[in-house]
Amino acid sequence: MPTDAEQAIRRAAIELIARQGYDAMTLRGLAAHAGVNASTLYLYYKGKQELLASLVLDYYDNLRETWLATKPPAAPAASAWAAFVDFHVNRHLSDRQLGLLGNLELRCLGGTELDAAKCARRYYLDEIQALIRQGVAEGVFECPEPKLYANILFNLLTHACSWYQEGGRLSREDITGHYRGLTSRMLASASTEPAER
Amino acid sequence: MPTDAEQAIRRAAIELIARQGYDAMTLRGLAAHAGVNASTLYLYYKGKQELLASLVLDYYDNLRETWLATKPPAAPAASAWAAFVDFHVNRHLSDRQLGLLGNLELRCLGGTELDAAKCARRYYLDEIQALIRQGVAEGVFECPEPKLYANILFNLLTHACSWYQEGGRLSREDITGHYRGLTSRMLASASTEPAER
Amino acid sequence: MPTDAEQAIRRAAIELIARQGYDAMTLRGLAAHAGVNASTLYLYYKGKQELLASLVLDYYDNLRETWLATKPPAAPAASAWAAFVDFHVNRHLSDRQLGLLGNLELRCLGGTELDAAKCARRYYLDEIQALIRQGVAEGVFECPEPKLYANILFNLLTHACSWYQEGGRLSREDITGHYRGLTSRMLASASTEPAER
Amino acid sequence: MPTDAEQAIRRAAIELIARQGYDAMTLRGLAAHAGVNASTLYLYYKGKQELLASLVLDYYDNLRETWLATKPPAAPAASAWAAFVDFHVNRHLSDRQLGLLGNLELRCLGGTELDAAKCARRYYLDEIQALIRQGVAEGVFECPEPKLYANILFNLLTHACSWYQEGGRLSREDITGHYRGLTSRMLASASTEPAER
DNA sequence: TATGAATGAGCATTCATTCAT
DNA sequence: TATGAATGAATGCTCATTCAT
Repeated sequence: MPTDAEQAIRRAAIELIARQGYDAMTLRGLAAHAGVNASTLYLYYKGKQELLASLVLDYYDNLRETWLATKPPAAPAASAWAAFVDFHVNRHLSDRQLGLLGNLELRCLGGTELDAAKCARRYYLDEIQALIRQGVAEGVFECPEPKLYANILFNLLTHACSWYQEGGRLSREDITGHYRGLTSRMLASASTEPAER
Repeated sequence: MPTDAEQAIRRAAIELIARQGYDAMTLRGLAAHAGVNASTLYLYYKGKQELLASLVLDYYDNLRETWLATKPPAAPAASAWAAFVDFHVNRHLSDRQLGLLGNLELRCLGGTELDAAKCARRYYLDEIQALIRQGVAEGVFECPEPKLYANILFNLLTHACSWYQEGGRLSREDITGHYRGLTSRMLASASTEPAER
Repeated sequence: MPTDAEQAIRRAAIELIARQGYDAMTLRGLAAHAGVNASTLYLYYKGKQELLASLVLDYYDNLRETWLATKPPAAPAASAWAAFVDFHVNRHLSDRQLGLLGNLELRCLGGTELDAAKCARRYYLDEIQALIRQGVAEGVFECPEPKLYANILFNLLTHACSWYQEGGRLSREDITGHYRGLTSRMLASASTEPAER
Repeated sequence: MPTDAEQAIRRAAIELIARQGYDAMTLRGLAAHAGVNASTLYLYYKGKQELLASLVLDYYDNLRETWLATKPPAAPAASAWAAFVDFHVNRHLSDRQLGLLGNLELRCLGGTELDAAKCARRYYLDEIQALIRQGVAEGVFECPEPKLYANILFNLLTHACSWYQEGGRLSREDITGHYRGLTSRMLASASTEPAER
């Protein structure tokens, strides 16, 4: 159960990093935004890098854990996929900043922390891959390169973070709907009935 | 016709920015990599920002110009699209670093330079949109949100920069083939004959 | 009678200051070494400076008091001097760290605390001077500048702290013997029988 | 041939380090004292440590080189020793600050730089040892532990840095005279004619 | 066209110290 | 008596930028 100060720091960090990028964020700026003194940051993190590492790791770990808890237990591939798209897109529409941070700032990590983050990312991508393989096994998906497609689809579905604006013309249901259709068509096997539009 | 020094600076900048990000690149490091003195950079650019702005702008401008010169003059939408995917993906596989720079470092720009870059980017996206609209007009594509889809497709096709490794298992033809299939299925109207796999 | 905590703090401080110097010692490091919380230090000392002042003062005060208690009551100068050398050297071989602290860190003090420490030091040097003057009065020492020589001899005899290593080739008796001979020859009047070697 | 700025930096550093100690000297303070900007220091030294290392090394290297150039070529031990005392003491009276720095701040070095400094120091001590051994060989000195005595004598003769004040009661000739007598008596063999007073 | 010396502003980080508990 | 959270001031150091040559 993190303290108030730590929560404030994490939220402020996510916001500032998403807005300006990790390198451009200064710890003084972060502290000011979080309403604490700059040296207070060091009570919670060993340094700037560790803060980023912690945020990135949390992003991927929570993503996977929440999906595992959300995923329908024994659904056919097509509806499992639809559930996944809904989950992933909604989550990223709800916290665009964290999505941007988790995907754009990976390269700012190094050493062990980078390895850990890449590992957590891979675990999540493996879940996507599993959905694809399930669909192939069921004959409803066609996919010659499941690992590559998992990567591509993750990128595609995460992209919403980059352009979505709350209160825009499209509702969140509209958007998840588009992504559901888009990706289902991309995966659908030739013999399948055309997916919903 | 840029001088040798300027060419060296631009190539070195693209490489370093793609590798570490604009903020993490130091001008001293850039100068060393380019084999010139740090002060020499100021003979060609007013500052670090202007250098980035110039590179980003070049990226989008050249992309558009080259596409306009490449695009088949009066092709049906489906084959025009295939030509576009081949063009865009191949170009980005040939210079992944520039692709990364042009897409990830936009946020480091500000003011007029950001506007100019966004404008150049928009012009290119408009070309994509035009291809989509042509397909819709011809009845071979189905697309409720051409502007949004242009953005999504651009992101999808540019993503190759992030994972492609020269000499990997997949040839460049394999890769463009996958992207052609993927995006064609995304766009294909329900009544269309299934696209190639 | 100082508490356990205070004793632990003082011993840890002597060790760390001797090893790294007063300026390089951090209060956090000291607290960790003493097994207490950093804030606890402030229960015993007003600040870092006061801790040092207290240690330095103790060093000189104890030195003088112990010497006064040790010094043979009515001995001829030559044997009084030998007793002093034995006392001073042995004491510094027994606690090299305190000797280093008391002599090297004087300059880190300031104001009243510096004055007090210099005063305590002077009192001890006066004892040395008294021994020299006694020898001169007895005709066994020759010394044109007793105050200066007292200073020089103090430095000479304290120097053992800098190089002595427990368990080395020379025993503590060897070392005090060398210093006894050394200094006796330095002080001996020309007419005196050659001192022991 | 060092630039003006570098000379100013070195002199200012010697003064400040001698006065306050290496750890207590701030680079901002040093820069101000040298009349340059703080970042200018980094044009000449990689960091604070390297500056100290350079000064300490210079101290020992110059000491040895100058002594080798000064030392009378084929003198009997007694007069060679007198020449050495004159050289060493005079040099340290001329630049007390450098002497303090070179002897008190060794412990602030670490790693390779510490090793190099200790090595340079040893070379100088070896010269002292050689003088002692020469005297022993000639029968005019008596010294059971030449290496230890070299160390003790170095410390004794360097100590002048700590107390000498220009314009004091004692002239520099007085002082070197005292040290010459003191150390000669320390070394003189029992059979030798009493040294000058 | 090119550079080396110099700098001012700013960075991440550390530290002695305080205070409510 | 003892502590953990918090801070303000300062530190070593880096960087984009300037300018005389």
